[in-house]
Amino acid sequence: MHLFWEHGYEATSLAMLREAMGLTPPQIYNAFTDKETLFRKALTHYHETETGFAVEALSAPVSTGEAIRRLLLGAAKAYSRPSKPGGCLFVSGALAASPQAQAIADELRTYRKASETAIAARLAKGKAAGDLPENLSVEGLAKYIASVMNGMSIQARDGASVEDLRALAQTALAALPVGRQNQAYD
Amino acid sequence: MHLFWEHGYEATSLAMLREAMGLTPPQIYNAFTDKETLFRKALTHYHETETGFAVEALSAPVSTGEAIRRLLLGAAKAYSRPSKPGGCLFVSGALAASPQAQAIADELRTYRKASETAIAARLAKGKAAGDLPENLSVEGLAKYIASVMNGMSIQARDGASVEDLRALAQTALAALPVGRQNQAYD
DNA sequence: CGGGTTTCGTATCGATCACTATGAATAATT
DNA sequence: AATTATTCATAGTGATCGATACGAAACCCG
Repeated sequence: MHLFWEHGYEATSLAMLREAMGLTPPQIYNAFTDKETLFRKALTHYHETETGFAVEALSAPVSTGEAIRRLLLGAAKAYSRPSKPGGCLFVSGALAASPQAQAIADELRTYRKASETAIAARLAKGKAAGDLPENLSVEGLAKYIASVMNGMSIQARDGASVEDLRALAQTALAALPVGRQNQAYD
Repeated sequence: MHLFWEHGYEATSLAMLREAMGLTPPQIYNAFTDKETLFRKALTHYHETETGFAVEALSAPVSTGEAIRRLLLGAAKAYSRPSKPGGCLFVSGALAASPQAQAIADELRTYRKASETAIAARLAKGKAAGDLPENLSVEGLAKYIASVMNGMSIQARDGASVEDLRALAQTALAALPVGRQNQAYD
C-alpha cells in the first residue's frame, strides 16, 4: 500500500512489491491473483485504515461548519504524516494513466467521487438543519471542499508541512457560507 | 504535448508519440535526443502557449482581488477546453513517479512551485498597495490559491464542466481577505 | 552516366515489464 | 522407512519498454 501510495499504480513494479513484502513471485500471485487485484486490495485497505478522519468528521454530532473544519484539519494531519507517503492515495494512485491502466484510473476517480458525494450528503443534512443557506448548491460546495482536499494532497506531496496544510485549511474554511459559531481557532 | 498532458510522462510510450507525430524512431531521437528531453520540450511549449491566462491575470493593472478572480476563472476555462486534455500538465505530467523518473517529477514540482511563487509575488504587491491586510501571510494565501487551482485541475480531469469549475472558483474567491470592490459577478 | 556520400526506415538491441513453468526440497501417507 | 504428494523458489516466458545498428534508397558531384 505504501509503495502504491508513494509511486502510483503503474510506476510501482512487481520487483519493488516483491522486495518490500519479502515474497517470491508465485507467493504474490497465489495471494493476490495479479497486480491489479493487489492494488485494489491495497485501495480497500487504505480506505479502511487511512480515511477514518473523514468519516469521523462527517458523522460527528456537530454543526456543519465544525464538521467541515474537522474534515479539512484532519486532512492536513493525515496528508502529512512523517511515517506515511504524502497526500492521498486516491490522488497519487493514478491521475494520468496509460490506456492499459484506464480501469485503475477509473476506479480511483470513483473513490474521489464517492468522497465528494459523502461531503455533499453531510452538507445536505446541514442545509436541512438550517446550518446552510437555502439557496446553496450542496454539490457545488462539496466540489469546492473536495478540490481543496485534493489540492492539499498535492501540496503535501510537494513538501508542505502540517502547519502549512493547517493554515491552508483555515483559509479555505473562510469561504464557507456558515456562521462563525464553531470556527474558533484552536 | 497533448499525449503527455493526457497520460503523463511515464505512461506515454514512444510508440504513442511516434504514431501521433508520424515519425520514425530515428527521426524522433535525432530531433529530441531522448524521451526526457522531448518531455522537457513539451513542458516549455506548454508553459509558453497554455499558461498565458495566468500571467495576464497576475500582471493586469487591476486590484489584487480582481487579479486572483481572473486567475481562477481563467483556470476554470483553460482546464476544461474541449479540444485539450483536462487539467494542467504540471499536475497531470507526473504526481507519482517511479524512482527512475524522479528527475521529471522534481521538474514538474519546480513548475508548480514557480506558479505558487508568482502568485505570492502578486499578493505581496497587493499588500504593499493596501489591497490586503498587513498581517496576512502572502505565502500562505498563495499556497491556498495554488491548491485551489490544482484541485480544479483534478476536478477537470474527473469530468467537471466549465460551469462546475467557474462555480468552484467563485466559491474559492470568498475566502480572500479583500474588499468586494471588484468581485461583482460577470 | 557512374561513384561516393549521406539520408533514412526497418529490424532489432538489451533491459525490464507482469507473469508462470519446472525441478528440487519438504511433508504426508502407507 | 519408503513412496507418494505437495509446496515453493529459481529460472525463464512473451511482450513491451526506450533507444540504435545496419542496409537500402536517394542525392550530389564529377
